[in-house]
Amino acid sequence: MPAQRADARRNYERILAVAEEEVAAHGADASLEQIARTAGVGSATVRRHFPTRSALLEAVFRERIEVLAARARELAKAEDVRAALLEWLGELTVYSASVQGLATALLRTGELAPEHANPCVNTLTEAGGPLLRRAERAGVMAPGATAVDLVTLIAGIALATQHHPDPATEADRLLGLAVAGISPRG
Amino acid sequence: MPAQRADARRNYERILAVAEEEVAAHGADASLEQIARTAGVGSATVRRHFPTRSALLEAVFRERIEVLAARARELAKAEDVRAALLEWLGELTVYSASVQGLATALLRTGELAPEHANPCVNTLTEAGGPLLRRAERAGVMAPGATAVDLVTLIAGIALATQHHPDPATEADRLLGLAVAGISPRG
DNA sequence: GTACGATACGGAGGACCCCGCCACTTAGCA
DNA sequence: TGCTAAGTGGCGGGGTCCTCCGTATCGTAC
Repeated sequence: MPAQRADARRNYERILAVAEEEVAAHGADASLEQIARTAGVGSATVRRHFPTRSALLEAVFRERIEVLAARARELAKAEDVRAALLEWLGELTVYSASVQGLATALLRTGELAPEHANPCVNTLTEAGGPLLRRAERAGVMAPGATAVDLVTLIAGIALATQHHPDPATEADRLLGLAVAGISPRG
Repeated sequence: MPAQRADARRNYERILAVAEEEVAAHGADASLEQIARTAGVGSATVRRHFPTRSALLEAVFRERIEVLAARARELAKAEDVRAALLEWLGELTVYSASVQGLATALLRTGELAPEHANPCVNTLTEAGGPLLRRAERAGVMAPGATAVDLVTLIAGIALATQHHPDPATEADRLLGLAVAGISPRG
């Protein structure tokens, strides 16, 4: 007894596939209408499978987020604690800055669902948590910074550099600044 | 021989005044149509005075930007170099985070005019430059960070926190992180 | 005081988008 | 094979942005 009919599932997949291309091309505010058209379904069907734009973005980036989360878990075992932390933050930054719309998706934190926030952010912070705590214990990270803080900061950097000719490089440079500290001595 | 007709100037003022309220209420993507309606002019007139959305935002925030620039010039004379720097960055952050649309305006750097960029950013960076260079010379700021970098970073933080319940506080906290450094020892 | 020309205006219309509704199709069970 | 509910898609309403063009108005020259 499938909770979902076969054709529904098929449409879901089609829409998601098209949405990936469309978002890659036009960023977070790609046209849902256009996605429906390309997928060969009615616009209502898109809305049925993805009630909000955030829901769609979230689904689109799910896999990529998983990759980053897996990377965090892997790096949590690395020998050089600080290097591992920086590596992860760097990858997160480059990813967010180069993939159109990802940063926006990361920040569209449950505006309407105050509770369980954004699953993307959740996945990321849960996976990154241990990595960060380890760094904090080792004294190579500023205390008081949560995973959410870092993800937010990085998403902000990505957003701020998205109109730059070379977003990834620029974002990474700004991250470097924030990592080293703008004015560290205090 | 006025370069501009009196009624045109009047309309300009009206539109700008309405735009200020509208942007304050709805952020950077306030409806131009709505602004025109409230101002009692045709939508074409709005577009005539402000060819692009960026142009309108720029005009809306001009005065506030001036205030921040003046503050930078003032702080450049302060005794405690580092405190002055941090004070300015903090004010810039709180401003950007609390005034709807300001951060967006700051980042909408001349997407179509590659040359003279965004006048807002220009004003800000020119005014902030001396302050930063002084800090750099005094060794209380990371070398290699330009004024544009800092403005970009701060605008990014503001964007990232704009959906937070208390944007200004949150933004300031994140700025603190970036100032102290996420992982300063290197 | 009037007539004229440049300047500025605003509404109409096209293209697009999001959204909700509702009659219709179709998959999957009996 | 037939039935039923899940699933679909198109249509209409409301909104936005943007452009074009006939018209009203300002400022001036007479």
